[in-house]
Amino acid sequence: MNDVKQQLDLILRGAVEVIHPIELEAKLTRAVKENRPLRIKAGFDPTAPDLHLGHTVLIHKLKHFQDLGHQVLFLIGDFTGMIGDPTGVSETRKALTKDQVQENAKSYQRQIFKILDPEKTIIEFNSRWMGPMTAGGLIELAAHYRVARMMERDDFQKRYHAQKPISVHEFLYPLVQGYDSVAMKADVELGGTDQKFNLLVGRELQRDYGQEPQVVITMPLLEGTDGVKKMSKSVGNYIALEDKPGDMFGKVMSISDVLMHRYYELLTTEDLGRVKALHPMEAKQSLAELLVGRYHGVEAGRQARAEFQQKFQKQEFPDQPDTHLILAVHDMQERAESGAGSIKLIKLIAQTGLVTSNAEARRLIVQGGVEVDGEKESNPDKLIAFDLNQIRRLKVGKRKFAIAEFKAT
RNA sequence: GGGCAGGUACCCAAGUGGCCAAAGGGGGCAGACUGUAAAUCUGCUGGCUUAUGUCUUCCAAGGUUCGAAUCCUUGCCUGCCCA
Repeated sequence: MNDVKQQLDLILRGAVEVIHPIELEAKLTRAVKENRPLRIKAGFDPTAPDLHLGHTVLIHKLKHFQDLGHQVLFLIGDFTGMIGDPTGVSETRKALTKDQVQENAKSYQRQIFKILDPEKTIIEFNSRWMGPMTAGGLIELAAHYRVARMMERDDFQKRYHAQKPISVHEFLYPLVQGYDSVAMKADVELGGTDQKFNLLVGRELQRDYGQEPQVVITMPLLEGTDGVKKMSKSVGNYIALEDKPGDMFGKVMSISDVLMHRYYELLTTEDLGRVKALHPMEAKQSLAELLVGRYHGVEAGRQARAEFQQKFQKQEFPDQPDTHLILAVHDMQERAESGAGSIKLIKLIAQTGLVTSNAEARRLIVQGGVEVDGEKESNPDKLIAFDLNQIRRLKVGKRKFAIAEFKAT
C-alpha cells in the first residue's frame, strides 16, 4: 500500500469536498499501519438499466481507491430503488417494481466491470439487510432522526413550499441509505454533491450505532449533453456506457466546447492545459475516441472516429448505414414492363423505420431533411424509380442513413 | 371528518358550450450558418392513402346538449386551510 501522502493526492483529485480531511488522513494512516484496507462505499439506484458517463465520475474515484489497495463496496440500492431517491427532484418518483429493480441491477453489474476490477469489488444489495428488517426495526431506525432535520433538505423544503406532494416514505430514503453504511461498516462513502445530505445521515447513524463515522467525499455532478442540467436518465441528456460506439461518439461531438473541457476534467486524466491548446474539434474528437475506446475497446474508438469523419466531415455515405431496406414488388406503386418500379418518396422513407409515422416522413422531406443518392429531394409525392436490384442511398435527417434495394422475388 | 383550489399534448401552461387537434413557453426534429459543434435565425411538432376530409385525444366512467376540454353526477389523484 502506498504511503499516505501519495494516496491523498489521488483521492482528492477532482473531489469537491471531504468531510473531514483529518479523519480521512487518520483512517489512511491506520490502514497503512495495520495493513487493513479501508472499506469504500458508493451506492447506486437501479432506477434505469443504463449507467451513463455521469455515474463514471464516481466509479473512477472508486477505481482510484481500488488501485490504492482499498476494498470497494459497490452497493446496488435494490431496496431503496423501490422508494426512489427524492434528491433533486421536484416531485415524487415512481416506485419501481421488484422485477424492474432486479433486471436493472443485473445490467449494472455487467457495466461497472468495464472500469472496476471484478476480483477486488464486492457487490452488495441493500435488500439483504433491509428485506428482513421488521416493521419494528424500521420504527427503531426512524427514531434515530428528526423531522426538522429532514425538512432542512433543500428539495423537501422547496417542494413543501411549492405545495408539491411529499410522501412519508421519501423520508425513509436517507435513513435507509445511512443505515446501509452502518450495515456495511463503511469507512468512506462517495457520492455526488447532491448526495451530501444523505451521506451525512450515514455519519450520524453510524455514530448513533456506536461505529466510527464514515468519511464523506463528494464529487461534482457531470452536466448532461445539453450542458445545463446534470446528466440523468430521466432528463434524457445522457451518454450511456452501453450506447453503440457510433452513437456515443456522435453524442460527445454534439456537446459544446465549454462542456467538452468539463468532460476532460472529470472523465479523463489528460492535462487540461494541453487540451486547451488543441483545435476544439480535434480535442473533441480525441475525447470521443478516448471514451468510446474505454467502453468498447481501443479499436472501436478508432473506427468510430473514422466513420464520423466519413459521415459528417467528408459528407460521405457511411459503410454501415442504420438500415438496409429490401423492397419487394408489392411495395411499388407503379411497375413497368421491364420489371422496374417506382415508389413514392414518402412511402420509401416511412418504410425505412427511421421515422415514426408517414406524417413525420412528410415533414422531414418538405423541410429538406432527406437526400436520395446525395440529392436533396423535397417533394414527398415524387415517385422514386427503381430498376431491378437497384440500390439507392437515403439520408434521413441529420444523422440517419439507409440503403434501399429493390429485389423482385 | 369539514371547507377550498386543482388534474389539458413529452414537460410547464392558456382555454370555461361551437371559430379546439386545442394559444404561449420549454424540450425535440428539420433548414440556414458552422467545426456533424455551441450560440443565433426560420419552419415543423397526434394518426391516417394531405384531405379546406376523417379518426383518436384535454384524469376515469356515466349524463345533459344538434354540439363538451369546457355544463352535471360519481369515482380516482394532488395541494392548501380548519379539526
